[in-house]
Amino acid sequence: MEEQGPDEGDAAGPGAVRFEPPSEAAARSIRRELALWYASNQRDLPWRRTSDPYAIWVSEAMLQQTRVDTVREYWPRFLERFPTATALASADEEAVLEAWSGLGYYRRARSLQAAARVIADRHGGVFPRELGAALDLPGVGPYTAGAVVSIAYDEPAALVDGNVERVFARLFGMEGVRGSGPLGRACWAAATFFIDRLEGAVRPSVWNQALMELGALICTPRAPKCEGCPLAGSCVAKARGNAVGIPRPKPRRASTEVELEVYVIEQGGRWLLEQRPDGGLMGGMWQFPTVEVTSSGLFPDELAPALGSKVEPEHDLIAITHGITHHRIRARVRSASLAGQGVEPAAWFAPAEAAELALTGMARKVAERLAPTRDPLFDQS
DNA sequence: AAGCCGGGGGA
DNA sequence: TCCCCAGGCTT
Repeated sequence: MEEQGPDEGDAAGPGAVRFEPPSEAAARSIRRELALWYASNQRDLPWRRTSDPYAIWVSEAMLQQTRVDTVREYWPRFLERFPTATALASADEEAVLEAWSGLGYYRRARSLQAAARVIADRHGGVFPRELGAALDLPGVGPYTAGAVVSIAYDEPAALVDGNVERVFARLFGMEGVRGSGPLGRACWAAATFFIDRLEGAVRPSVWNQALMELGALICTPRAPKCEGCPLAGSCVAKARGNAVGIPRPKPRRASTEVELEVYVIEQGGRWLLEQRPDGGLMGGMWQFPTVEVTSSGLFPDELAPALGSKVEPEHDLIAITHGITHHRIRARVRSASLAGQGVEPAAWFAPAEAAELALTGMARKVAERLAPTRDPLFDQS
């Protein structure tokens, strides 16, 4: 447990990206204070009211890089539609994507269904209780495997997400960049240390969720509420007065400016929408015909299928800004008419029908601005 | 190890 | 505006 080669992080003292196990007394105090705090401060989240491993797994898949408040709206609808792993396994992919539309990271939805098929075929329709078997499922990595196995089955499986990383980094004064390998490994060591030493009164399910809850409610990234923290007395970062500076923020990536023209082609109250090619960015999702505007002209690129070039623009409707990952998109939305043939893959949809599709985020924004409806899909905010 | 994948909310 | 969110996969 103590083997630390004389390499990089070796500047021992404060500043090392390394987990130094606390004394047994300190660890006991941390366990007790956190569990006590969680018992009376946890949020009433819908997925905490079920013990169904499938339902818990769905919540974890949705929560990957996605806020609790967003998932709150999607999770019950998804489960109503696909109530079991077996039901999800046999559903149309299109229907799964539609239920996911707006959550982003659409590979999660495809992986979820692929994993459901494995579960139906090889695990009797029940999410595996074994960590290794869980890790073999597509879309299930170290975090999600630990989360489902510990939360649904109360197995002593460790777990580190962005919250837990922040909590441990501050608690033990570990330097390192957010999300980096060295800090991640140190936090996994810390998580494993604690999960292996829980006492009977603290179940793995409670411990792991308490860690994440502390990160979400108290040990927040920008303005941690240290005065309300049950672990303040043990926290190295608080003692040093630099909780906010830990962990070090990830160096920010340059974002690319993208300018698009989005064409609204309407006939008989229907919009012409095109489907993005499979495999690429937002593959299989529907959008208004789109072209990218560059210094050398208008042309479809990987952000847009081919239909846009067969369009005759008419007049401007609205302007939309949209951010996806590291793209900063400004879109000029114009009415247009169809100038050519060969519109595959595209089809006409009434606004209410469009609301039933797996639309891109940009397309949802445009549709919402052009034809506000009472449809639930557009009533979310 | 670094890049890629959506979208949104809080500061 | 920028950062980060109950991450995982590919190169």
